[in-house]
Formats: sequence, structure tokens, C-alpha cells
Amino acid sequence: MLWSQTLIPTMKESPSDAEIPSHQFMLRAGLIRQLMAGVYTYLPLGLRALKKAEQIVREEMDLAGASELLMPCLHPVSLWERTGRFDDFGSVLISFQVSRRENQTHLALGPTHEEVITDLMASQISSYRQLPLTLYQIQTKFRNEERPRFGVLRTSEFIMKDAYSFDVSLEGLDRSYEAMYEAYGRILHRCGLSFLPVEAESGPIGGDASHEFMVPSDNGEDQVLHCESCGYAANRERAEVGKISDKSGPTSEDDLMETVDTPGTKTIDQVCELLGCTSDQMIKTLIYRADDRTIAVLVRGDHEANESKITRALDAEKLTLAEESTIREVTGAPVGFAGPIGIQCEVIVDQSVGVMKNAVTGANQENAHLRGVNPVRDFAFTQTMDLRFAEAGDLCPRCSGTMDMQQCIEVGHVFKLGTKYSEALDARFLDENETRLPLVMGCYGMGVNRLIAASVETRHDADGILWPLALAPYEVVVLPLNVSDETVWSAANEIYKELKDRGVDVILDDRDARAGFKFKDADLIGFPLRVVIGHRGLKEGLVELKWREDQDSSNVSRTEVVDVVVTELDRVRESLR
RNA sequence: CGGGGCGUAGCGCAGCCUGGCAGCGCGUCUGGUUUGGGACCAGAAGGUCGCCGGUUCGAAUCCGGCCGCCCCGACCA
Repeated sequence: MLWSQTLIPTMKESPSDAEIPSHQFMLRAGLIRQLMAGVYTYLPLGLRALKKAEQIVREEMDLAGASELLMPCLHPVSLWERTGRFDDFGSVLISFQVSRRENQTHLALGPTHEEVITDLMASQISSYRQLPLTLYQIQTKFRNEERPRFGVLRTSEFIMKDAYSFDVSLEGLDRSYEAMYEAYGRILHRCGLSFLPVEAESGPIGGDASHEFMVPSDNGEDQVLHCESCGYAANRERAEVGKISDKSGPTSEDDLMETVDTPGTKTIDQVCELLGCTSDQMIKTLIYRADDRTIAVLVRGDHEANESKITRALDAEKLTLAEESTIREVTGAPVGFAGPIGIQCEVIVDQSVGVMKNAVTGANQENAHLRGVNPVRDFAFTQTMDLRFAEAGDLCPRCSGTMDMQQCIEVGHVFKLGTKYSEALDARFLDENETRLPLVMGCYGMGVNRLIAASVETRHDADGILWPLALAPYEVVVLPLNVSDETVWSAANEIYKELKDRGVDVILDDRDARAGFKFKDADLIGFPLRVVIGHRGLKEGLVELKWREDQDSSNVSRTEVVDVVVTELDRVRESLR
């Protein structure tokens, strides 16, 4: 490609809308332009990077035994109603009415494709002999994000690889899941990304196992708890907290419980300030409605209750914070003064609360708290549970180590779905005993443009992007210092053509611009390898080679440069296999 | 959807408080000089000052409403 024949609008300055490096550099390097919040055009260079990521994904999916297909973006809403997800998705699903003759048809733009593919399988699969089967597509998804952000990291329209596996049994699903899990690791490795597979919350999509593939990055939206010593890693939503071994009960040195006046203190912070204590000395009492039950959940004041854990602990379907009227009913006080002592409902206790000494908590009467509260002595409970979000420094649930927490970008998510969708959409097959059974499903998503954004976000320096060879829009830039110098220009042109003939992905910067200007652009865009041709070098029969990630350049004979470049590229490609 | 910020030339910004010719830097175009890390000189083009309404002799500037974008939070197969 000749630079002058394509559109590469680089920018010297960063647009003020962009805050994180990936957004800034993708704009400045001329990869993307914004159309509206959360919606971006991929310019020629951006599209090339995207296509490279797609191709890696495609190769690894095929290698893992999956077959590519292409499903529609346009879905009938009726299909979404059959699985109940029209309501589940709410405003995230983009849906609208269109006129067809005298009728109105209700359509949606696909945010994911479990419904469409399961409906397809319902009509196409009839026998166990057709299974197992894994299908995938690479396609644009639409989600009306409440708040798109971070440039291309979280958008309303994005490209996803989504795969779906269909098996006769849970054992089969395990094998299909394993194959996708392995493929995801290979994809991320080939993209040059460092990553962490972590245990994840499967959420409303259902199913009993799920892992996310996380790329550590300060600007990621997810938090991952990770144990260095045993390798345990889990999304903060999911991460367990190791069992606290402290079994000490109350002692004679413990303070006696007393009531203190705390007028007008609605929050933990206000109580702490008034009583001169810290939030980790407080017991936070949250009143929940779990299906038909009212439950008080006790967590330490500085901890955050994890509603997923609470829901599981109670074996509940639906969990919501109680209404003010319910709180008054069980505590006899307005919101803000709840405590475990004398409360008129069931109480469950986080394990960190079980080992507290001389704690402060609500007195279940207006404008009063209790001081010197000691669990067991002052209020009874049969057991403690893990009910809160894990935090950095918490004990690892698998070994004796402690966990750290890191920000991550989620680039992939794999689920074991089971039969939720096949049952809802009646996708069944006959097994060898002539029994009609629902297909056992798994689904596997990967954000293709997130791969690109995550790469830029984690691989850049002050001057610009540091593309891995596998994702770079062009692997090599040929840069003649002065295109009006006939010998320089013809040498550059020849090298460019020879590289192209040898299958190298190369761009020739044929612009009539000053050297410094072209260097800045090459660094900003971050082509992995740069070949500089100038008259000084040519006089001695030399051209210059420089890797974007290296400090120093090297001089190579004009006659050998093409061979050297091809060999070097092969060497680097091999190391990323 | 709550809180905050911003909207003036392609990009980055000043001007607004205190109403009176719409500016600066970069980029673009023309000519010349330059040519290994975002050159220099001379000239030029480019604007419904986000939109609508109000106040005023006069509004980028003051007032009201709306829209858009960014950030924090809530939300997120």
C-alpha cells in the first residue's frame, strides 16, 4: 500500500474527549473516528488490525473443531419473548417496530445469539449422531449500553466472535468447553496479550460454570482477585474469601454492651465520626427481601455485601433490598439504625463479623447505636458464611496465601449453559435409547475490537502504539527520507515491491514530507519494523532497519535487506506461535 | 438514571466574569527557501460561536429551555 493512496489521518494533539491511552492513540494514529457516543468508524488502518485479530480467532476456532456460520443481526422480538429475555435485557436490547404492508413487525438488533442459534438447532438437529457440534460467527452486536465509555473498549455496537456448542451430555459439554477454553488461551497468546483466565459469575445467562479471560490493565472495568502462590483467580463478583481460622469466643476483657445516642446519623461514616471509631469496627446490618422472606445480613462496616453470594446462601430466586416499611417493621426504627440485637427477622452473618470484638452497630431504635457489641455473647448465630465482596489482602480460598486485586479488561467469556435455551425453544434430539433429550449447550464470546483496544492499552509508549507483529495494520513501513531524490525514491520503491512480492505486509510512506514528520507518524502508528532509505546510506550501499520496540537501529546492505527483513519477520512470527 | 465538566475554524484552545469588528497555535491552500526526528518566510482560504427562545439599540458573552460529548457513580450475556 502506498501511504498517499489511503486515509491515515494522524493527529499531533490528543482530542480532549479521549482520556485513556488506547482511545487517544487509536484516534491519533488514525485507526478510528467517532460517529456518536459508543459508535465508531474503523478507518483503513483500524480495520486492518481488526481483520488480523479476526483471522487469528478464525484459525483457532477452526483448529478447535468449530465451524463458522453467519446469523442475522435482525431478530424477531417474538423469539426473545419465548426465552423470557426480552424482559431480562430491558432497554439494553435495541428494538423497534417496522411497517410491513398493513402490519407492524417488532424487531430487535441482536445483542447475542443464543436464541437464534438454538432455534436453528431445534429444526436442524434430530439425532445424537449429529452431535457434538460447535458453531461460531464473527459479527456486529448491538447493545444499548447505559453508558458507553473508554473509546472502543465499551461501545453500543461492537464486533464479537460468538460460539455455541451442542452436546448430548454434561460430559460432552465439559469436553467442548475445554476445547474453547484452550483455544481462547492460544488466541490471546498469539495476539501478544498477557492474560488471566478467571472464575466468573455466570449471571442471568444461566449455567453452572463460567470463566472470563482478563487482560490486566489499569483502565479495565473489572476487578480480579488473584493469589500469586496457588494461581487462584476470580472476578471480584465471584471471588471467595478464605475461611478465617480464628475461633476465639468472647473473653472477660471484652467491653460491656451499652447504648449510645447517635442523633441524625444515617451513614456508617457519620456514626464513626460521632463515636470516634473506624468503619471496620462497625457491623453493617442490611435488610433484604429474599423471595418471601425478610433477612438481615451482617457484614463489617468497611465491607461490601455481595448479593450473588447472599442469593446463593439463601437459595433464593430473587433478592432485593427491603423497602423502608419492612425495615421499620423488623427494627422498629427508621432506616440507619438496624442491628442484630432484638431484630425481628432471620439473621445471617458474614464470617468477618463473627470474629469482631467490641463492635458498634445499630440499636434498632431511632437515634441510637450499641457499643461494645461482641458476637456470640450478645447475639446468637449458628454459623457464619462468606457473604461479601473479596478485597485485596483477603485470604485465598484455595491455599494459605493472600490475594491481590488488579484491574482488568474482559476480552472473553465462556459459559456452560446446560439446557436453559434448548428447553425454552424445544431444541431436542433422540439419543441411542430413543429418548428425546434437550441439547446440552455452551456459549463462548470474545470481543474482537476489545482485543485491539486491549493491545493498544497495554502496549504503548510516549510516542505511540507498540503493535505486536500479529495485529499490526502493516508489519513493515518503508520510509524514504526524501522522495524527490531520484536514487532514494527508486531504491525505496524497489525494496517496497520486493517485500510485497515476498508476501510481506508492507506500506510505503511515499509522502513528500520531511523526515522527522514521517518518523513521528511511523512511531505513533507503531509499525513493528521500519526500513529507512536515505541518500547517505545508499552511497555506502546501506539502508537502516529499526524495530519499533528497540532503541537502536542497524544498517543492512541494500542488496540483502529484503532477505534480512523476511528472515527477521519469520523469526518473530515463530516465537508467537 | 443521579453527580460533575465541556460545546467558539479539521485538531488543541483563548475570548464570556464586566455585552460593542470573532481571535491564537497547529493543520490546509499558493509561492519561495529548506530536507535524518512534527522546518522557515510571505500570502490566502476556512465560523449559523451546539440549537431554540428571551432581555437589549446591540448577545459568543446575560437569562430560560433543549440537544450533544466526556468523566465519576448506578447498570452491564
